[in-house]
Amino acid sequence: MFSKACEYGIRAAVYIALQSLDGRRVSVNEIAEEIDSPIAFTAKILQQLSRNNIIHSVKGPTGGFQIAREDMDAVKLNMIVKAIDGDKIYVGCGLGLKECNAQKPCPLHDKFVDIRTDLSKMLKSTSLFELATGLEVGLTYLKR
Amino acid sequence: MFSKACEYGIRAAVYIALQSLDGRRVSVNEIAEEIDSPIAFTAKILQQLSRNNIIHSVKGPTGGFQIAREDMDAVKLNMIVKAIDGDKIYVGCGLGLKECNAQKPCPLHDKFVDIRTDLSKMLKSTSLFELATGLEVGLTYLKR
DNA sequence: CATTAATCGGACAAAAATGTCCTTTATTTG
DNA sequence: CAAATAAAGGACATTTTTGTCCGATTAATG
Ligand code: FES
Ligand code: FES
Repeated sequence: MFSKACEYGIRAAVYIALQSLDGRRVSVNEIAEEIDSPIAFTAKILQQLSRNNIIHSVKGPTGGFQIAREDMDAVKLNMIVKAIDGDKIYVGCGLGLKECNAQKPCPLHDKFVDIRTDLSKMLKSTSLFELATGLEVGLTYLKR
Repeated sequence: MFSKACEYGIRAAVYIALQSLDGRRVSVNEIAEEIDSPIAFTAKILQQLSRNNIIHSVKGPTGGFQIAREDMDAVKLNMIVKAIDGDKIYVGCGLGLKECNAQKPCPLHDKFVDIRTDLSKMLKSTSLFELATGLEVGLTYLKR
């Protein structure tokens, strides 16, 4: 569904949001530890998110990553997915034709578009804040 | 969503079904031509489908691939996906945790499971015959 | 101002997915 | 039986994704 990079990216963003709720700024090392991901690879992904203004980074001692409270509401999952995986899950054909096209649809088009539309709606409507709150009360987990 | 191999596998199976409706047995070369896929790679995928009894292969002159009319109803998409991509789309966690687990869910679990369940139902209920008939009447396409 | 701690960015490495080539095996046909 | 045809299967090549390493840059602190 999502690439590994995107999975790490979402988990990382949720963790940063959670910590930012407590006013804590977090380092790559801490993030990788807490979401159980490869450190250097995670750093690369965080750079992408930072360049796309999805998270905020601060260099130097006491530096790290954080997300402003308002941004946790504004940042929806689809923004993270788009920043990392591009728009292939939104425009791609389920059976691999060049692009999805209702004029010359593949045999699975109608059924595939239904699913994809649901997925897209879900991603567009789910905010980082929403995901972080489940974590906060111990209902959900970012690693096992 | 699906791997390239799986996409080719589904397109190939639909094409074989379509031709089998006319009593024609088709070669790898013809299949690859008609679904616009790499020949040798497609051959590998057809072997997998054949070993999983999803399509039937015949060696030698006049040989090729075919699917019995009954099997076109019996073979659902989920069987092809499972044969090629395994069950990761059925048991995997959307955020990449080891496996999806409602006891210790990731923050996206509930929403992800909804989508995945719809996808799973769709794949389990869609037969090869159904996909082939759309092609037959010129409503859908396997290449562009 | 020197040290230190942190991200940034580029080059590289490893693994997995995708794709190719060639030999073997089975089967039909002359 | 010999020749030709088509799938089967193994080895190899390429590309993409995933992951690592290290020097450069930025900023805080004594
Ligand atoms: S054309 Fe294949 S999903 Fe739309
Ligand atoms: S635990 Fe992540 S999707 Fe179920």
